[in-house]
Amino acid sequence: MTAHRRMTLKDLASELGVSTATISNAFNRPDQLSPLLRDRILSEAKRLGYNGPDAKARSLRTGRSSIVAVILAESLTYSLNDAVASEFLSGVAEVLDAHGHTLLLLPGRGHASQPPGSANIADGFIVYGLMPNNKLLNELPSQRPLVSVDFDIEGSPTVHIDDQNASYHIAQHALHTRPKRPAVINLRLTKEHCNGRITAEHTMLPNSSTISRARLAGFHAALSECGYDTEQIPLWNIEENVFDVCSPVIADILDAPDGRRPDLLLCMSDRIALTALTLAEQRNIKVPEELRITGFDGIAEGQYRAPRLTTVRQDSTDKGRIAAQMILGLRPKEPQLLSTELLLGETCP
Amino acid sequence: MTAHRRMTLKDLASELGVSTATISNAFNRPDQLSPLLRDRILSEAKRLGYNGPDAKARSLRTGRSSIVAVILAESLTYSLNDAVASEFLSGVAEVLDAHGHTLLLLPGRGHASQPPGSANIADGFIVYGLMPNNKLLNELPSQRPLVSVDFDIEGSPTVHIDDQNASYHIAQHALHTRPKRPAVINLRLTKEHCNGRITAEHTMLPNSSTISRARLAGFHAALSECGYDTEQIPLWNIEENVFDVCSPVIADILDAPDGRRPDLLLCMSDRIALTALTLAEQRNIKVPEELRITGFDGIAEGQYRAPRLTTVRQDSTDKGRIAAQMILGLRPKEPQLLSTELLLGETCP
DNA sequence: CTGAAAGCGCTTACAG
DNA sequence: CTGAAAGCGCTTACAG
Repeated sequence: MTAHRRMTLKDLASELGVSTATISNAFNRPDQLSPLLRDRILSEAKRLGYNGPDAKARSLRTGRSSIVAVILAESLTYSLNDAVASEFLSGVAEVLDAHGHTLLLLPGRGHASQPPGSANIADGFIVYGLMPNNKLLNELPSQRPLVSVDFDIEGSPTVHIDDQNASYHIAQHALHTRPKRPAVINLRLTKEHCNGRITAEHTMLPNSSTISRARLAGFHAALSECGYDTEQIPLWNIEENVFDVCSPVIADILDAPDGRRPDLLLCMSDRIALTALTLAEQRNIKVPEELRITGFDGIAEGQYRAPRLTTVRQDSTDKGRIAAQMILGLRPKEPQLLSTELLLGETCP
Repeated sequence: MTAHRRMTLKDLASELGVSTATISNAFNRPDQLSPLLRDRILSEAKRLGYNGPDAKARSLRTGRSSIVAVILAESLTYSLNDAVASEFLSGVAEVLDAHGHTLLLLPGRGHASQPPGSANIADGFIVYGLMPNNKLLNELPSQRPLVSVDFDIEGSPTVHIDDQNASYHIAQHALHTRPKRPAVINLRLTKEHCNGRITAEHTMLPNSSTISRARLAGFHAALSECGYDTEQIPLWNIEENVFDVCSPVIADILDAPDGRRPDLLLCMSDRIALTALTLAEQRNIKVPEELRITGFDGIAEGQYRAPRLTTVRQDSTDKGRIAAQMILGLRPKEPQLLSTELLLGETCP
């Protein structure tokens, strides 16, 4: 046994004078050999520093890796710092963990020019909120199970919430006080990069495929129903759901001259809403008296503060659990539509 | 070509009438064949649905997988929802991503009885804040690079902050107003499960190995220096760094009879401090007039609210970056001690 | 209950 | 620039 090379199953077999099949069985199929022999093999393995069959070889041989990949819409850096994506991942992780699988994280829009070749090691793929027609999707192994979340991939099961309906209901609630100047702050709604007011110059992303379009449709439905002319409602766009990106856009909105500042902000995420709230507090704008704010998501940060955010709670953790269960075959691969809950906080009572 | 089987490199080779080596070279070593032939191979591959060499086989052959595993102290579910761990992971991800590697997440204390066999597929391991002597560590392939973060593994490089020094400084700051009844809320300091006041019955975790001990030592040093008898300072313990676990412990502390309630809480994490702040607000306890609160970590949630948390900022993202760089060999494997910054917010001016 | 043998899909010296 | 061949470390029918 050279000190340099890692010990293999074969080494161990010849060391113990048994066949490689027996060693393999000792690790993988306890019923295929006597307990006595198995114990001897396992203890000798430990003594000699053999840590069990190599995962690379095993996965080549069996075709399975016990790894499930999640492909995230954004960079890993963004996703890991976003409460909603993190919750989703934690739901996925919970199920994988309980079933002996591990989680491989793949960025949807990475620095790398091409998807890492290591991606196709996974037994299955969960695609989270990716823009449709993403190049990456074409490169996924077509034989492997695939579940999409928050958007549709043809031929794959999907986990969704009813974004339009949920948005409709929170807008309807917010409009019951008849605000004079409602406004909508969207999350990545335009095809062009736009961090600010949306104008006639901009084209919107395709209707069917994005949660932003669905949420806006819900807002518009409620606005129309309450007698507002949706054409007149100003729309802003935020490119990335983080404080530093939201902040200048919202500062612009709040710094509008008196009497032109919106008195209701329908925000497409809690992050946007919380940024609005923070900036309003800095300006001594009274919430909700002078400015009502609604969010979307129901993240903890919005509920454990005063005033509490009025928002729609979606159970991202459960979304993750369901997607993972589908991938592992623990649940039929049928489209799922999760329910949401209106949370009435103090920012828009 | 049967429709059932995934196409292999060999299939493609015979389809095109070239050797397997040439196909492999077309994907991996462009300089080994003519551009013309390479283009033909790549376009035929796309046409026939061959997505490039199989990762399992490639990793077996080369011994590398382009996967780096992070082993987390807690369950994946906890870690993904914790701001500090998420930031750390995002730093790791940023570097891996930029260098064509992907991130495999492994739970330190999972539901599964044993570490998933898939773990040893990784090219290297980053171990984050694990308790020492964890069984898992012994099962890691000893040949692979290993970096530990926030604790020491013999023989491996480490990334650290100077917890004791940072704690000393924030406590020193907090004590300048001479509080009458300072108290410390620790994070997982006792060997026994303890969610509440620490008494003589409890044994503390070994000194050298945990950041909690180091932080407490810093607090004690400052307290002694300011003339407090550290024996008299009450200690509480929190088992898990989440609102729902902190909340009852802190409610107990705040509901102490008048004149016995602490007027300074030195908290070992921002999560604990923010929970204390929320509960104090609910009880109309004035912060900082009646109660001063300090945190540790410097998470965004504590800085984007009013009042801002007084805390120590550590750059978890950078910790992650450095650990990843070491694993990838982009940086010498020397122990790193990152600096911290005292953030003076309004909770303890 | 145990062993000999095939083969998972690649990459890589090496010879031409 | 191209091809034939070995072998990475396993698992699994299959025969005994």
